[in-house]
Amino acid sequence: MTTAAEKTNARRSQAQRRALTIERLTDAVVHCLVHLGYSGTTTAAISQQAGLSQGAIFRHFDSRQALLIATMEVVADRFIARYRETVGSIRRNRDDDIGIAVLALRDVTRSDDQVAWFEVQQAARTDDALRQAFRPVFLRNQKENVALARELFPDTLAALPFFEDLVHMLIQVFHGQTLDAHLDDTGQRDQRMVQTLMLLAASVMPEMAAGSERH
Amino acid sequence: MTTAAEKTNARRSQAQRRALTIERLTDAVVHCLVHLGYSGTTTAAISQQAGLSQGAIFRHFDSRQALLIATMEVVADRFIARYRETVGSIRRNRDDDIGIAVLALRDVTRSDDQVAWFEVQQAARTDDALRQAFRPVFLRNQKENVALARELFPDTLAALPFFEDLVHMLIQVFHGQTLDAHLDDTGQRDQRMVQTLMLLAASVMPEMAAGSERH
DNA sequence: TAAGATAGCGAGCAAACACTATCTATCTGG
DNA sequence: CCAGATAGATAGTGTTTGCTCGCTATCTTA
Repeated sequence: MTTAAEKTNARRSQAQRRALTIERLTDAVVHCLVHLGYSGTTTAAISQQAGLSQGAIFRHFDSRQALLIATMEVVADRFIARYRETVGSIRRNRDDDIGIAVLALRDVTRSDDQVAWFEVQQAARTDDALRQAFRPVFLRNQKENVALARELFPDTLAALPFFEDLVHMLIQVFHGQTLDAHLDDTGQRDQRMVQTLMLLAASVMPEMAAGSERH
Repeated sequence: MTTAAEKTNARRSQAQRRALTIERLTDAVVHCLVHLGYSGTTTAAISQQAGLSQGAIFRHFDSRQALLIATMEVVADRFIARYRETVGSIRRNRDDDIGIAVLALRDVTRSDDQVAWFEVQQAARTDDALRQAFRPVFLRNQKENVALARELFPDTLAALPFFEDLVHMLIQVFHGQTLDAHLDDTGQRDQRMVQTLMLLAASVMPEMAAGSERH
């Protein structure tokens, strides 16, 4: 019937029931955003995916938009956790390898959470109320992205004055690549993209450091 | 009432009436995609923007999706024209200035046509029928983007083996920047972005550094 | 264990959706 | 100038939208 978690709600405290249901709903929202897109993420689709009735949604959230924003907050929280994880495993394996850092950032950008995130961000461009509610979550995430990157990338790169912009551009490229990949199936564009990026970063880093001091 | 072109349809041949109406509709679609987003681009919004009845849409197009795809084809055609124009004016003013080339590509990426284009591309990710219809238009446009860039950028850069990927990444960055700008209003990120890009390009191609550093 | 609070269901609401049927006005070809 | 074709408006169609409401089941508190 539904693919949602089959955890039963029987014999639970109210607080547990509530938390579990909200978790089911936010998970369902991410799933719908990834597989059906923003306009396909209807209350019907969400509730079906969560294995709940449509009415259940409005017991916990005032509106569909409130559920979307709440989901984005959960997603933003998960980003941090996954970031810490990624940074840890990289630091343990190799040190100061820019290639691994780039790949890690790409993988994070490709996760369901990030895809769902971009769907909402795009919708927020033309939906005033959504944009207003999404902005604080967005700005927080942006800061955390940079903070992660500072840990992830070698200090020589992270020290550059425009490092922050560089990080945002990297994420933008990966997002764009995720979008393009659905329409352009001329294989390996993906791998070439990463190679090109690494080539760029590696061969350019010292010169950029030198060049930036002049500004 | 509506902001559409006020050209009257009176005293026109059927062919002229038809062409004019279709033009009004496609223009209205672009306007709606830019200002209302994909899910806001309904038949009601389109027809109102075009100053026509909803029924008029279906006299010329089998479905809403068919109108969207037809609009994307018109938009793709306009891209070429604008490209040629841009290339011409640049070649006339200054030669081989990588900074101006980057700025030109950014401006094109920011046009209403491109914003509308990205709205459809995003929707196509999760709408199978739309994706199938959009793919050929998308691939054609991708080729033309690269072709333009080959004329726009200095030959030394265009000759690089990964130049094509570089162009796509540039466009992806500009698109991402357009999206982010709506939520992040910490000014000048935009200008810094371009400066950083030019710095990057300059170091990738040392022989051009002298030309671009003058800015 | 009784009484109130909370969770969840499912029928149903008005509005909005893409699309169609019917009608009039205009244009076209003979 | 007149019959057939086309353009566009009007008023619908059934379906889907986000959301409400009344109901039952379960949990909490005393």
